[in-house]
Amino acid sequence: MTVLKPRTPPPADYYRNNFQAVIDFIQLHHRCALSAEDTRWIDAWSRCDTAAQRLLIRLLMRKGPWIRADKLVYAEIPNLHQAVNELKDEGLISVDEPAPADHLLDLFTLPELGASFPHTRRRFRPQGKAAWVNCLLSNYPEDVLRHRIQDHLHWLRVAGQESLARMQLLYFGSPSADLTAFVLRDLGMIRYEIYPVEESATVLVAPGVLDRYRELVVLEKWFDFLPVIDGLTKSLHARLVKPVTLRAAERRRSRLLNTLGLWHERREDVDRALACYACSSRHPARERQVRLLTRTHREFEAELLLEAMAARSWCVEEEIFAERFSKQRGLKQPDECLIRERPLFEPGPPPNPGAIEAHALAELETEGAWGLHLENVLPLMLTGLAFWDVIFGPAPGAFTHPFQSAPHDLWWDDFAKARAAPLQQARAAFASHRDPQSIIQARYLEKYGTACDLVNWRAIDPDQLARILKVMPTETLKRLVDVVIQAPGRCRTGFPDLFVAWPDGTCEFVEVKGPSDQLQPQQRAWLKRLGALAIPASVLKYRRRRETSCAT
DNA sequence: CAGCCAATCG
DNA sequence: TTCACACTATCTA
DNA sequence: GATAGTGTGTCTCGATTGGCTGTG
Ligand SMILES: [Mn+2]
Ligand SMILES: [Mn+2]
Repeated sequence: MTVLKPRTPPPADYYRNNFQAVIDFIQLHHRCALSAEDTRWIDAWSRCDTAAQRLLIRLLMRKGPWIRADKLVYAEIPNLHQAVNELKDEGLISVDEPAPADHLLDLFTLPELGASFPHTRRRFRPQGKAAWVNCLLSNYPEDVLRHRIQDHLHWLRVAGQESLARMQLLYFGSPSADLTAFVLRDLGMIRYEIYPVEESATVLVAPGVLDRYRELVVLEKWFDFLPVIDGLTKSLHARLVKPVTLRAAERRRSRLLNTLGLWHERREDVDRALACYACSSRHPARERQVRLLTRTHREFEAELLLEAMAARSWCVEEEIFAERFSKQRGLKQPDECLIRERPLFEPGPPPNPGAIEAHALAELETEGAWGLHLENVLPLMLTGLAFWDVIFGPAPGAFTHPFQSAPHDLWWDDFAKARAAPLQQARAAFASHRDPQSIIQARYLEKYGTACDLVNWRAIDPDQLARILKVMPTETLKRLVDVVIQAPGRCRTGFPDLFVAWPDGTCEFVEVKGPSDQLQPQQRAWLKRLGALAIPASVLKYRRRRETSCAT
């Protein structure tokens, strides 16, 4: 594997080879997902010689698509002109292709504009770049402007940005990952776990799925224009109604449907909102439907949905909502755990995030406790370290490329089912281990820094972890990680703010609430879960008080 | 000239 | 970039 | 207390550069 140093040139073919590896992988596993245009593009790439390929990948890594021809400075390309011509002959770039004039004008610097358009400068004296572009656009027809621009600079357009985006989506399985993953790994900025990549893995199956996924990624941008483009909701809805088989794409589709539904709600268009939510497979679609149906006196339909939510919930928020909404509405709902109240005297902590938790911690510390404000970080890290080998162990479709910080299905509901046997074994082993703290401790030191979605290394340092493990009862540790590993996606959020250890050897988890804050559904779910596990958990609620006396 | 931001690179 | 969490405003019981 | 709407921090990999903008 290549080792890179920051600011020192990589091997001449480094970027090219990275890209070639992606292409090779896709041709091996995803040939049928590619469009005819993708295939043509890859064929053209393959026909180019190394120097041209080096240039093309450099251009593709830039933002583009319009690039100044005089801004190509690449040491690894010996004959730039030859490379440009070769790419041009293959149709992989174009030179001076008619482009929107405003994009081309953006390629000029301010002084260059003054020098290139002296007449405009003298006559209109435009101030600032935006004024310059406006001024030129309103005084010249676009093709005239383009000819004038061409007298002063030449520009390239890279073809294949869309194909590259599609290939990256196929390779990484997520729209945010790109070729910089190679660079970050080779620089040592991110250390990835070593795991076997499934050879026959197919992330995307049907040929149309990739196109659909890409469409959904691109579609998101249009939501910004909802207030200004008339009839946009209709075309967005039309592109969102049909479900997708690929889970990541389906998740995205449903998220967009929920956004669109909310937009309709705010415009009081209940029917359209309901139509959006009905197509969505993601929270809070069913909650919104229940609320809207109830509000419009369709209690029967609402009741059906509530039953479905209670029977097969999508997430814990749904569980809690179904539970609390069904009961006598308007009445005070039962609490999940002990709630302690404390006075908060003026002026109190500042409204900064984390201030109220720090205040609570300070109070508890004066009473002899030791604690940390860690929230979800703690149970997730403990679980990640306790079951590291299962998490990075084989499972169908879990690992498809070497840049993963978790199996693809870590947060999906069938995580446990997909690796049932090894998980059962690991759970039994951990549950019966005489000294499970030592496993966690050793794993922390062994894997420190290795990318893992469950483990935020910076949040807990070795000394803090050692102290946590020392004061946390073994049974608490065992029960905690056992419940998380069986459904990581349902345990990801809502864990109480504080881990608190008392001198008598007991410990508890404390959710701190300021005067204007209340429990969220996920937090209720965790408190309930902790209660069921007989792990001490409570809410510490601060109430504002005027008096300067009276401490409980 | 300071401050900021987007682009670029390894 | 999303997401998780908190804060604020307004209403009701 | 319930509900809705809004804000913020935290991830982003970090450093360098060139260019724009506003202030003096
Ligand atoms: Mn919190
Ligand atoms: Mn809290």
